[in-house]
Amino acid sequence: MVIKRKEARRNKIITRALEIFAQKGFQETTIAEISKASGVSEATVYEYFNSKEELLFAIPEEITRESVEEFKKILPYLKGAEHKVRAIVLGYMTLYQNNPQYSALVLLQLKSNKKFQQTRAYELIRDIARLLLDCIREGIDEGIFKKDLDPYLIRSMLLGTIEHLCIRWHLLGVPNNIVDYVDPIIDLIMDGMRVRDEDKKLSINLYIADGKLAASEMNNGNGKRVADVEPGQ
Amino acid sequence: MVIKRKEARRNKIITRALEIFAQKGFQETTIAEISKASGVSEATVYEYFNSKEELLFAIPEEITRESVEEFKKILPYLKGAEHKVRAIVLGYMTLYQNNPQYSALVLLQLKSNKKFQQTRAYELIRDIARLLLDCIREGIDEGIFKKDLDPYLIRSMLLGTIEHLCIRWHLLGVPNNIVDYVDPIIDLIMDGMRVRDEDKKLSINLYIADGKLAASEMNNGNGKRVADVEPGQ
Amino acid sequence: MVIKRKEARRNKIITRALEIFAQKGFQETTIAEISKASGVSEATVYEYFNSKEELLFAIPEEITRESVEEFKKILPYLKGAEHKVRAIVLGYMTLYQNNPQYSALVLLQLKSNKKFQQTRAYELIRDIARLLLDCIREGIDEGIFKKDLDPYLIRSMLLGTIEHLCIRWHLLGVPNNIVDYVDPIIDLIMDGMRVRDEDKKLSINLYIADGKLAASEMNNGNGKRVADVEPGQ
Amino acid sequence: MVIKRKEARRNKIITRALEIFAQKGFQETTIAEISKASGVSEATVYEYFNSKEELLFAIPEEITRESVEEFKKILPYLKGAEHKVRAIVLGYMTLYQNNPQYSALVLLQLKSNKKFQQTRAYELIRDIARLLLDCIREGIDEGIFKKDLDPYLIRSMLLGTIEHLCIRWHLLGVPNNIVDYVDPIIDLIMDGMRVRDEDKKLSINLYIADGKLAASEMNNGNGKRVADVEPGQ
DNA sequence: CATGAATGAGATTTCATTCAT
DNA sequence: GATGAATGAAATCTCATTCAT
Repeated sequence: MVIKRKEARRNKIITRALEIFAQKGFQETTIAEISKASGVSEATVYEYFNSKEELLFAIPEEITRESVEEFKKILPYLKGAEHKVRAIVLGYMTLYQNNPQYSALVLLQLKSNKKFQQTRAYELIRDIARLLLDCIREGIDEGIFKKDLDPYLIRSMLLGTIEHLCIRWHLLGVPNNIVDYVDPIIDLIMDGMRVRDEDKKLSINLYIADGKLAASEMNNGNGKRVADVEPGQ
Repeated sequence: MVIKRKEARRNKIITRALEIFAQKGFQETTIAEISKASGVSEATVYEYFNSKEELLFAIPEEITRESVEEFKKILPYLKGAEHKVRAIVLGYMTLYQNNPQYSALVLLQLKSNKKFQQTRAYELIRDIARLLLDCIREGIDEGIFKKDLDPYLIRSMLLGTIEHLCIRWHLLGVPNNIVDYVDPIIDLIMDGMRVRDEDKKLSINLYIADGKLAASEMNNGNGKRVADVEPGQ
Repeated sequence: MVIKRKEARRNKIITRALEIFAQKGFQETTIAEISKASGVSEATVYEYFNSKEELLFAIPEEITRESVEEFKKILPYLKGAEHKVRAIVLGYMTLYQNNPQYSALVLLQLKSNKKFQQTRAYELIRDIARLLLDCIREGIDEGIFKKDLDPYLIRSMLLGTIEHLCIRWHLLGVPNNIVDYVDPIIDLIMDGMRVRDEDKKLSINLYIADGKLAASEMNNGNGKRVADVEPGQ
Repeated sequence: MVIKRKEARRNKIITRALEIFAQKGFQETTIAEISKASGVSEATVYEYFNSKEELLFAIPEEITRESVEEFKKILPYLKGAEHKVRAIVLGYMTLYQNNPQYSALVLLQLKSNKKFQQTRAYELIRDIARLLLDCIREGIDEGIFKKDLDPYLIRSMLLGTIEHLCIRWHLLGVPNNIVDYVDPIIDLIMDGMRVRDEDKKLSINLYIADGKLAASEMNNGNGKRVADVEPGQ
């Protein structure tokens, strides 16, 4: 019961701190402000966290941990690297979109902080990134993804895209629904942007001409003989 | 002459400030430090810049402006959206890699600063992003890129990837040469990661069998008749 | 039994507090530190002592009291002011040397604290000083020490010397055995304090008596022939 | 001129700080108090001194330095170790008595502070102590003081006595004139230290010469008539 | 122009101490 | 009787910024 009260208080402080840090930034936020918003004294904040920075770093822990756990629960149910990658991307974006203060804090305040790299919360975030990397590798090993891909690059592309979109959303307000981009991202990463030949309206007619088997390509409306077909060996 | 001296002083301050801000971050850097490194008094720093933040925002201007100008000079010489996109990506990454302090400052200190959005330097960075967007649109219009692509998304993917790689480089030290990634990024964005059918070792034999034109797929060593070929219409 | 437990706890706190205060000084020591070292809660420390300062003042009481009692037991067995003075000096220095934390606390933390003057522990220390003063006076009254000595000054010389040596020991590490100095101190001071023969009101009359040159000492009013004088060689 | 202003300000701060530290002690004194008393802002105090402790340690420097210089000027004019020792003791006590705040600070706040040992001011104080030690040694070497004296002990006795008296004066109010004790101290210590006549190889011969009773002192091997002896009354 | 000097304005942090359980 | 938890109350120290010279 008493433990619950401490826990509740800690959570309250973390919640309020998240709100304020996300809105005003770390430096512009004072402990006085957080303590007042949390209904405790400044000294009490320091009972729970040894420093303002420790408080900052403690904030993303719980949400991130839950997210990692969820990922780990879900992944086994998914078959195929492609589905798994998509699931992680979807999960990531959902996490960011559903917890805007969390994502603002992580992307705008924490990611660029060197000390954050030595944090448990960062370790958890790295766990997710590692899961994603594993899925990419799995796809390569399974022959689903191209053999010569650099899995780190793929991961950077996925995470970079997600983060870029999310930061734009926070700073510019657009797009307002980043989760909508999951499929476009996945599709594009999987298939590329370039229009391919087979995507063109293409048909080949095979016919006997000049006593030979010939193929003509019908494109842009006008057919022309493109090849004589020799029997294969 | 006197103007030159002022200009030189201003540049000195900007140069030193870039070095120190990039290394220690904005908050951890003091005007005293910058003034000492620049060989001027603190008050003199305030002669040139009205506030510490104004100084911060003034730093990336010149480099960014030069970069934009270069892009604008080069692009007309390039034919084809694909080449142009590649050129901008390459230029971006080269800019970041060749000016590590600049990129550390922009990516770690400035991008997450809301006030930075109202800055001339930001406007210049946005110019580059706009060039990239235009090229992507051009490719779509030209039929080189898929019609249903969201050009903003493509741009976010490209920029997000570049920035993610660059931030990893600054914070983790790897990869140590991000420009190497230009072609892998472009190739992947253009073509996708998934292994396609046509990439498989596939050959089709056309032959006359049973008095009909038939096609057999040679795959994995064993041929089997897969279709009878009817004359097209 | 319960009383014993309380007593034991109190002693534990005092012991630990002595150690820490002596090592780090009063201001640098926190109640949290003492309570942890004592295995009790901070609040419990306040059950036994009303304030940090009260705890500080309580520490030297017991040791000092025991020391006073010992002095009082021993002194009656000693005959002669000189022996008594020496005994007290020896006792003092032994007390300080055998209880280094105690002496560090008393000499470095307490002696310069004005409030300490109103303390029972100080009262006890003053008791010892008074014993020493009494012995000095006794010596003067007995005619062992010079009549015109200021007994306070003598005491200050003895105590000042002891404390100076002890403080040097604590701060500089030398001398490492202050008790060795008891006799040098006593000898030197006594040589200065002690009534010498030539200082006594002494006059020698030389005269011819019985046909011999004789000398008579006039002392205490009554002359008596003390020697016949032979021509020297 | 500007230098003078800075110097004056520094002195003002030091003077006020001395007053307040001496009266209330280091811990009980706040920078706010000192700055107000000095007529400057708190920040200005920190312009001159990097920390409260640095200010504390800076206070005794000047007075002590002047005192050392004075000692060094005076000593050469004095002949004989005894006079020199007396001069230093007198100088010491005069310094302490004429600068009560200084002596209160040094004796009650600084002497027991370990960090003070690494201070320039402490170095100066040590200089004086060294001068005293040198004089004592000189006396021993000259045969004025006993050969087997430990000069360090003598010095500790002198300094310990002075300090004890001075501390008593500060804490108890008595004696109110410590300089009065210079001669008693010197006399007493000297009586203990001094090589005495009876310690010298001395014999007095009484004999009849010229029809009178005469005394000759045999010293250093050569006798000479020193007095005619008249019959006493 | 340049700057030495001064400071306003807080912010973080620390602890001794209290009190309800 | 013991303590976990909370906090009141400062105090030190830091800097961006200003201004007179």
